[in-house]
Amino acid sequence: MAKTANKKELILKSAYHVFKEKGLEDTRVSQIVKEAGIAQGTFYLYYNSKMDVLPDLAEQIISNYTQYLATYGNVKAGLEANLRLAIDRIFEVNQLDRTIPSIVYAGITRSGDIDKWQVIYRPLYDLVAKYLEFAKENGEIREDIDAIYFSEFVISLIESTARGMILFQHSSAEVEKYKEELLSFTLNAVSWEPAKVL
Amino acid sequence: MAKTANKKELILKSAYHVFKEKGLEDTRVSQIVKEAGIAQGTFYLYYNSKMDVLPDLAEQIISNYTQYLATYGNVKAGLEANLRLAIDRIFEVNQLDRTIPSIVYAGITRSGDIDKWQVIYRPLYDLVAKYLEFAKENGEIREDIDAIYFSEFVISLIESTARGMILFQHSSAEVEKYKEELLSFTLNAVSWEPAKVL
Amino acid sequence: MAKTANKKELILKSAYHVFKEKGLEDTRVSQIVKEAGIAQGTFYLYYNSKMDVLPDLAEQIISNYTQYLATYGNVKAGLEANLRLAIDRIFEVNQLDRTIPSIVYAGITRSGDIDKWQVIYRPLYDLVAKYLEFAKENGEIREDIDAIYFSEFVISLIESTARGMILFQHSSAEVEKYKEELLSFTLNAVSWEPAKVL
Amino acid sequence: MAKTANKKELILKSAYHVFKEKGLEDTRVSQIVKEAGIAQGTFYLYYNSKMDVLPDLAEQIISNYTQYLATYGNVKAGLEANLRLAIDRIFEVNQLDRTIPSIVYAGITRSGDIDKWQVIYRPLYDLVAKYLEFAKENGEIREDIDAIYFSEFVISLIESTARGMILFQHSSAEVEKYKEELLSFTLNAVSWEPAKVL
DNA sequence: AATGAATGAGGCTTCATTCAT
DNA sequence: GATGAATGAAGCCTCATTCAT
Repeated sequence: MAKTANKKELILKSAYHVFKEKGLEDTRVSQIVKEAGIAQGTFYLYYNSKMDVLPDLAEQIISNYTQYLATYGNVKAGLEANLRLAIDRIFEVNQLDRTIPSIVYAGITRSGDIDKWQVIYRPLYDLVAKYLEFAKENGEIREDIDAIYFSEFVISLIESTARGMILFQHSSAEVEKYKEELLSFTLNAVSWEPAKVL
Repeated sequence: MAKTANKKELILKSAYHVFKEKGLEDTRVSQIVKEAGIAQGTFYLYYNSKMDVLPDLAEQIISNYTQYLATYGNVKAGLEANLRLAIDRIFEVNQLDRTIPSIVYAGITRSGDIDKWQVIYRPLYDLVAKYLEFAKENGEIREDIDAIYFSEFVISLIESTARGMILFQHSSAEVEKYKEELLSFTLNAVSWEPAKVL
Repeated sequence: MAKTANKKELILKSAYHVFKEKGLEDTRVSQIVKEAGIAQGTFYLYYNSKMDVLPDLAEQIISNYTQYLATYGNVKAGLEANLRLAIDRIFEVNQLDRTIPSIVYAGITRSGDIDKWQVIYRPLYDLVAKYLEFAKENGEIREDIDAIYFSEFVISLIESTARGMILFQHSSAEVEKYKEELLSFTLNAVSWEPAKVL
Repeated sequence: MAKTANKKELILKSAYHVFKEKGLEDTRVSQIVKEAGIAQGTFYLYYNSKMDVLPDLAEQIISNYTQYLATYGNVKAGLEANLRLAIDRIFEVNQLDRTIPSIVYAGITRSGDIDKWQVIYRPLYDLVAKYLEFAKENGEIREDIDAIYFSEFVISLIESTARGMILFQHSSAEVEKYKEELLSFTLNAVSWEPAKVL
């Protein structure tokens, strides 16, 4: 049992590394097993194809966001602070590994079990929703917003914008500008009155 | 020349159909040429690979949005009306063909020429920016927003939310609810004060 | 010992079932052990390969013929009666399981020990030879036939004809007709004068 | 077209050679194409697997029997002479290539199109039936035999006996003895009175 | 004796790509 | 430009077999 978990762990770690190195298409199962130090056949005990690994990888990435925010965020610090944290983290992770958008995107698309994705994103959505709810109670933002929907919008927007930074190869300065504007856009979407960012 | 254009057109039409049918990964050049009624070799006179077709396909999809809005939208009708139009259209197209997000996404990702994508999305961004600018002048929305950035955010958000509708298989009623909340979120991001939607 | 015999019995039963289900080529050791409810490695304690099971299976099939004839046949009932019994039985068994010819054929072909097959078929040949000898003594058939050879011919002919019934998918009525003609052919091969069948 | 036929011909010739050399199981597609001097992929333009070649090979073998008998046989020479010819030929061919029974057997078994086999064997059956009919008219054999059925029995019996010679590894002398007894058995099955063979 | 996770050789098969017509 | 039979590199994936427990 312990050994089994170990093998799967090895595959995931290696697969992530190779995907990052080679990209989704140019990754070979043979490379994954080589780096994992296991036999070719062993791979197929756990996954049916290289693409089959993506959902598990995406799960790690998304839950990592949640864990990060749960660790370094603080609901009492106010919405803006926590949004900054989320934006910084998601942008940072995406900058460090350009294949992350593809992994997450393809991972979601391929997962046969739709509910699985709800489960994966749920904690992250819920965390952001909690920020929103607290801010509502606190009078920081409007009371009439629906935290359930808005939390999804916020995450989606951060992720797609971060992805765009890579696709369109923006410079560091531009990236910072985007982050500010993104924060501004998001805060204003929920504020009582025009939010002053910066 | 006329014949050449015809062949390329046949390839695009067929490729789109096969991608829709089989998905990106399981589409074969042999299937594309078979449906197009042309020879295997002919394909390579126009494209280097099946993935090479994606940028052209994505261009059609995105510019179709622009054309639609240019045709049925009206800057003077106000931001809300035009946003509704954009949301409805993008949601509708995505509902009709579930592979559209993948085509656009993969198209962007694989395009060697990043600038090309700027070119493709530029008209759409500019159109939305124009709506924003007009609304600013009109006093409908705040004057301090940056239309350049916000137009990207708006399009990104609509596209990613529309994609989520498919991935997470929401019901028709849920989809409508999402559209309303999305409109609310977006309008509030730019409004002087809490926007009353619905 | 009892347990060992039990395992081997499980393998044989399961192998027969899977062969019947999947055919010789598409049968996997993994399927056999799965149905037998034993471990993968256990299989190799008794057989070296899936094909190695065939001789044992074929032995069961052929000796089953012998046992059946020994049980329900009666040398004193005359050659014709016993031939009818043999034909009916072999046809019946082949109709019930279409893979029997292949199991027996492949079993013979692959068996490293040729003599083993002589041993397997010997009792059946001898039984038929006994019928022939008795019929000779009885004056039912010619005295100059060689029971050793003719018994082989009779069995071969019944088996190959029964197999043909499956391969060429004859109807029930046709099968009955073949059985009559086969009996006629065989009886005439040994009779003093034209045998009247039916 | 001519080239296509040529490739298929090359595959058949090479496949036959490799099957003869290595046996059915140990034959590799890679060996077939190597000997045929064609590319690996070319094989799959004509057949889906090595086993897929068997029906075509079996067809050649069976029709070769027919052609041989049509060429060297003579209906007027009497049944016995022609039966000797058939027995000699079939035994000879089987002795020269021990995989022939397997090729024919597996070929029949695998052919999806049952009618195809009727077509393949039909000319051979018809030829033997013609011998029988002529012998009937000639008074050489009984009038009441059904040539349609008996011709099948005769061919089946010769083939299965010839196959047994290989399987049970009989000596040359034994083979000759079998041939005589087989002729005797067959002739008696159709004669007016006990046939004197030898 | 029994287990079953792990192995890894190597044949299978695809399918983008070519090029003579 | 158009064709499509032929190519063959190379990655997939199976599955018999092992062996530490």
